[in-house]
Amino acid sequence: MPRQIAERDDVIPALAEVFRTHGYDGASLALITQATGLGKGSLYHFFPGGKEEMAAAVLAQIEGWFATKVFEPLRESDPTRAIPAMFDAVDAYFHSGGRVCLVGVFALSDTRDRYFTEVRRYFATWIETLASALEKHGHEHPAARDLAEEIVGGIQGGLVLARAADQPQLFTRTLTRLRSRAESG
Amino acid sequence: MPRQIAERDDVIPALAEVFRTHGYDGASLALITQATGLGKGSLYHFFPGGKEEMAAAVLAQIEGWFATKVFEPLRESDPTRAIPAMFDAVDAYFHSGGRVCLVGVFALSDTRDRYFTEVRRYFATWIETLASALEKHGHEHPAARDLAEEIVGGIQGGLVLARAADQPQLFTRTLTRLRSRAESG
DNA sequence: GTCTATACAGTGATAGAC
DNA sequence: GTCTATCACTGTATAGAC
Repeated sequence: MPRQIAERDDVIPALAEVFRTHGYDGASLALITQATGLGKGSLYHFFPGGKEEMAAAVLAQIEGWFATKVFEPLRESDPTRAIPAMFDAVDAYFHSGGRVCLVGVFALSDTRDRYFTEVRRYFATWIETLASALEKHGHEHPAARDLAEEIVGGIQGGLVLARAADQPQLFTRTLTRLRSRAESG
Repeated sequence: MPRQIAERDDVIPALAEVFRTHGYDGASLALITQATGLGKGSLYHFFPGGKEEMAAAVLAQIEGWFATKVFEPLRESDPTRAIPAMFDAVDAYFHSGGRVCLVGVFALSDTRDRYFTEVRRYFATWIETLASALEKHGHEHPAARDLAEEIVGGIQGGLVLARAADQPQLFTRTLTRLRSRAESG
């Protein structure tokens, strides 16, 4: 049986881009149909729950990406390699400051309440996983958790500043600073 | 002549709260009339430009607050007193992590484009003013600017994390860390 | 599965009485 | 200055043809 031309997962990147750029409320179905190239009929066929289900699917995809590309390597690999690899992955994911964090966008508005479980888990997992890796890398126990919070928070703040000034290199600079701070264990 | 019961400036805090909580697109006139206690007639009397002018007035109010309470003290006072005072003011302003930064919220979505001048200036002024104060306080020239970026970005990131986890103390912890980093000049 | 047509609640905004 | 009534429009969502 021939593979369908459009699968549900194929439209998720376009959906993510719309939610990232316009936020949940700003992401109108008009923008979504335009970005995905699908009519409302097709969209509601894939996502019977409408916009709410679309955003949930995007969050699940993001969680899966970070689980595979960031969290698992941090847990399993040698932290001396895994921690720099995390910064590389993050730099690539956020397009070196040219793209913001959808979970961060959702976190700041009342959209957080609609996806509270997912939003909280995203940051909590990131911080906890990174803290463990930093500890294995030689940082002291309470300080490692604090440093992990500083790094994850610093990444979010760097994205805010980079987009506010429309200067992606502000994010790159932030990453460099945080990277060296993680090294000095 | 008796002072009017409702002045334009009196409704700005309520407006700010709505935009902060729901974002620009999520801040409907229904929410705004509810939060301000004013009908649409009164709102459009004060803000003929509608929502766009309301948000602009809020941004102007915020800019004024920071100019008076943060930027000017940083420029004029002894940095040894002004820098800790900045952290105190920021802690109070953001309700110790219980309130997010409206300019940060706007920066992350396409609302930034509508208020690009104001958004960019807010962070640029903050970073530049803080960098000068840090230099006067003993930090080296290029490092002071870098540290100022780290502090302002760290504050924004701390607000994101605190709201994502619904744990304001995450912001307080961030402030403490940044505070001590500014001291070690 | 994808489209067009449509329902209908909610949007920002305006007009006019008081 | 504040209200109510109302505007034109866009919002999400649904129904049904193909």
